[in-house]
Amino acid sequence: MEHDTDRKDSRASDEVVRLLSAKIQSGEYSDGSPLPAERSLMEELGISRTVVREAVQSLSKQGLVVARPRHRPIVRKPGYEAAISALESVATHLLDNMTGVRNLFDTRIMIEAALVRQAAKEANREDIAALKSALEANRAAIADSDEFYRTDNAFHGVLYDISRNPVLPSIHKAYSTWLEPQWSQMPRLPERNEANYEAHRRIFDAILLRDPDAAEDALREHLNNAWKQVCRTFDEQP
Amino acid sequence: MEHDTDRKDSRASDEVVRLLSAKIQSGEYSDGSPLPAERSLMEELGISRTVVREAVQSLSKQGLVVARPRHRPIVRKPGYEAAISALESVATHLLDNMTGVRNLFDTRIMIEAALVRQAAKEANREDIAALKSALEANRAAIADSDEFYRTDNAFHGVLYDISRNPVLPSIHKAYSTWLEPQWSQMPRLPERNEANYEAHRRIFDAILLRDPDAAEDALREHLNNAWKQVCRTFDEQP
DNA sequence: GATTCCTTTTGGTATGACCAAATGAAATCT
DNA sequence: AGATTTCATTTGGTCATACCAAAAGGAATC
Repeated sequence: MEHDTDRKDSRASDEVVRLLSAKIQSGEYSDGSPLPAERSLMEELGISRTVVREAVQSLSKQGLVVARPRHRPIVRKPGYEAAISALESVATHLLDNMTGVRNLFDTRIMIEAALVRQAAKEANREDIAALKSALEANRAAIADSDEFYRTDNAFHGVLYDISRNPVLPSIHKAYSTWLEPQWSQMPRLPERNEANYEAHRRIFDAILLRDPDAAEDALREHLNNAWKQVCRTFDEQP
Repeated sequence: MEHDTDRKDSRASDEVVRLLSAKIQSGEYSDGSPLPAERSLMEELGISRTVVREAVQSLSKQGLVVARPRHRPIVRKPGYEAAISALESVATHLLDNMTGVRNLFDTRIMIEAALVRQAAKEANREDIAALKSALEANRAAIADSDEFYRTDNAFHGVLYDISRNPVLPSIHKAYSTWLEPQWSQMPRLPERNEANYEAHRRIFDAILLRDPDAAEDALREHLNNAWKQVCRTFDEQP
């Protein structure tokens, strides 16, 4: 008879990973500074370089360190952004087809719809001020498509910030990063900028009027239009 | 003068990763079957075992293969669940304190609120039927707390399924997995089950009545209550 | 003070070896 | 014959060593 699952399995690197990530969180390895040299760790921990390298690679995939090819791994405290970066490699596979992108974009619509509803119901003066400021920056950049892209993104970012949940800004960054390839191939037309700015203004107005339904509608129309533009760019039927 | 970014950086394993993931996606390495032995790949590709192992580890972290410690890596086609599993290690770090859990739980409330709104607006007969069936299973399990937990989770899962966006069920699984530790330590009382079932019923009724606002309210109250229970369990002020 | 040049350090890769667990086939038992 | 045990082989995990090219750091130079 077999003992169904042998939980004795273990990789030596796992323990090293745990040890190192503990030292990172405790601040013993301060954020931004390089990890000790592989040979040092090897000696210090009494293990082979193989295991050290394996552990470092794990940490890298977990986003706890950034490991540029021939450089020392740089420590990066675990944050929600680190979590997102851990997803990057997988996301690449899921976004190589249009339906994958669409699925991700749909979640974005859903989340931002929820965000604007929440903003319409709970935004305080500072939130409104930040939103207004972002909107005006967006307006001022209508003529400059690159700058408009930035301010557009920033405007949406404010919506995520309003939630005051640190997870959400990270998600926004992820959306920006992963959907950027689609956006960057689109033609930048001032008239499009104008339309997008108007959409942002409608969203802002609805939030100002404390009207969640109107805010959600405006947001959905805005993002659906954006999706149509993407489809047109890639010759796909909307 | 520097050439800003030297794009010459590369790890030999990266190319191997690309090659192998291509063979996986093309089906040359069929789903569920083991990857060739390291020594085979080494010879076949004319590289050292070091690089092969490094590549395999990358594939593993990307969720393209599942590599149990002393077994052959098993090919697994990339899905959204693979993406979630990539987050697991980082999530652990973020969930070791109560605020981390709360932040995650808040996103859950937000997403499920959006889901029930959507369900109230767009659910079709089959969705309603699935929801009703899940609700009845939940009701039948009020006396059995373990079974109730399962059916409770399943009921919420249906909400994610209704979106018909394959990303969301994966997110549900992630929530279930990551928040399970909190739940499992809570006392299981039939009276609590009863109350939770009633909450589910209210949500269902609101969806049936096509009333997004009522559905959202019911959902929020339900999850906020759940959170209070968690807080009480862990002696934290709500 | 900035630049160039050189030495050392360090990460990336290749080899070869050994062990314990996993695998698969042969031998054995029922 | 079919299931079980036994044993030889394969294979992943780890270690040790070596070499190279790039990075890092410091010394000599402009």
